[in-house]
Amino acid sequence: MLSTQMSEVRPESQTSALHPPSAEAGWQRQGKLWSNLKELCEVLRIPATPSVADEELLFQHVQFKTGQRIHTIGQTFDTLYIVHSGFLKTVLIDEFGNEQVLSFPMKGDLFGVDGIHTKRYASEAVALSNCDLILLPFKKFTALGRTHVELEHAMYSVMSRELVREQAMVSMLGALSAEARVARFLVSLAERFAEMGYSSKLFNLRMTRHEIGSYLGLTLETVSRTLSAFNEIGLITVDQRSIGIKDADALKTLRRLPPSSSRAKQVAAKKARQHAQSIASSWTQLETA
Amino acid sequence: MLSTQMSEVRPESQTSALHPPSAEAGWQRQGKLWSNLKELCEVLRIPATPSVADEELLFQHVQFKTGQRIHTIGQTFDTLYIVHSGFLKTVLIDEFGNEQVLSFPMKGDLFGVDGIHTKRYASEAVALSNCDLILLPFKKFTALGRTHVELEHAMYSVMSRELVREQAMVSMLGALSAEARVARFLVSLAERFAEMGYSSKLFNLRMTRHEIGSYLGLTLETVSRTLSAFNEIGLITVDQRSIGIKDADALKTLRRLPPSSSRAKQVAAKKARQHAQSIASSWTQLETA
DNA sequence: CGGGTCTTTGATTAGGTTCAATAAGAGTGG
DNA sequence: CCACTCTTATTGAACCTAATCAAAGACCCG
Repeated sequence: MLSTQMSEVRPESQTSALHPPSAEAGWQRQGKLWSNLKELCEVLRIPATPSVADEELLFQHVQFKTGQRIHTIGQTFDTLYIVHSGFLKTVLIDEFGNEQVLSFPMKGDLFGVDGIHTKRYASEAVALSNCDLILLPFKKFTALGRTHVELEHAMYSVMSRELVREQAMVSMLGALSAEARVARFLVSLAERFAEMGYSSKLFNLRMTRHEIGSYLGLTLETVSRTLSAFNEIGLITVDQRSIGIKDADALKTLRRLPPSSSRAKQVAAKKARQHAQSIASSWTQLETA
Repeated sequence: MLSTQMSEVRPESQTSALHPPSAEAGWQRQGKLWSNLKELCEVLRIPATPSVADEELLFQHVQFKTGQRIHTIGQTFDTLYIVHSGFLKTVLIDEFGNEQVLSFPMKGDLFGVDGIHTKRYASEAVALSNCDLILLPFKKFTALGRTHVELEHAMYSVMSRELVREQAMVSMLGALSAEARVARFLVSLAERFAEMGYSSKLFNLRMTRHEIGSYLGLTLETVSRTLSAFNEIGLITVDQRSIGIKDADALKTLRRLPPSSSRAKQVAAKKARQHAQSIASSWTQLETA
């Protein structure tokens, strides 16, 4: 059985590269320190035009360990972050300390954008696994748009992408049932894993049920129950944080839990009610008899 | 009583306030046709630096009448819109035609940003009243950042602002009760009206209960009931679309409906239940007697 | 091992949805 | 100007989904 905390073959999780996928072993110690513009474009999935072959322009990396905070709410903003590897969460903290998860940035994602407007970060970012981030000072970011005009559009595009993502989120929270939210969450995770070259059929969640629930506007119990229900009807397999996707199509289109497990519950509930009624009615019948 | 459709003293709604429709006809013709950069900055609430006193650079206006669509989902993106006057909604349409309201742009708001990423609008914008919009072709937008470097930051800032707003929305949908959502919606509307120079204490909603509900992730019935409840306990006055704010502070901090009306409901419900039970128990008593 | 965190599952309840009926406007056309 | 229709708003009642409260099991780390 895989370890729960950071399974799969994550580069940072081993020193000797015994395991297949990426040979980026010994991450912690020999983490990449600088990227050039071409690499930056690559990780952001931006088409790199010829002129970006600018070997002079370098971007610093920085490593964070699981649990470390990258930035806090209210902290002075001056740099954007791009995830090179690892998993994070961004959260809002309400007046009385409750976390509201906003996103789970992973490879290729940009975060920190919410700091531009007020010059202070509006959210907090925390590493859910060991992470390798590329620092992109905002000054450098804007300068980039000016000096490499083909990139300017890309800058705006990346920000627009974030906005569209938030819109989709709002739409989901506003309109979908708990089951549909969890289903879509799994699907989108699977897609992200696929993009990153991992299996989209079998992966480990990096976040707790509580964090998922917060992200989806649900309680951790509802998340847990929903996963169990999906498991029962064969859409997925669940074992703690290890998730196996069995029927991606069904998950994609699911709006409310079809039959089966939910039906069973309903039936059970109905039976219970009928049972109670039958007792009552037996009385009334006795009474009226 | 105020007219429902576009109350308050809206500049465009009067040439001669005789006939509502023909007055609009007047409005159409005398709408402002061009703004310079300084005016643009003003409406966007961006500090206008000296160098923007560029009288050559002009931005076209365009008028839309109530109900008209500004852009559709999938339509090729090439221009951003800034609201000079009027009220709109932006919506997402799901696989089976249900609208999900994303925002209610009004004076000073920028929309269309979601089109940058894919080169197609991700949402649809509809005029809820007669509107005067400033067209901001995306090319011009980016050029602006290059030629007026002090403005570049403003460009990013405005986009960041949109993102922060969406985040707040997600947070609200994920964490707050129906009452709290409606309360905050009213407060934020009031603040917007104040910014625009209207009364923040008495205003008319430009959107239907259905649209509000969609925006807040609630049904129209819940919105209506909640407004009625706020009215009952004296937080607001409601008459159709006319809203009077009586206790803004209470609305701001409200998390769940305190006592009073909700208590009354609970009591009523409890009574009903007890009534039913008393019938049942009378039977059982008869039975057991 | 033992304490702490995370997860699962059950029982109950509350908040919101759904269904339904009524009322109030706004717009249309005779 | 009034009847007619269509949309929007209000309100009630029943139902249902997801939250809450609670308890036990799994796993993790020192």
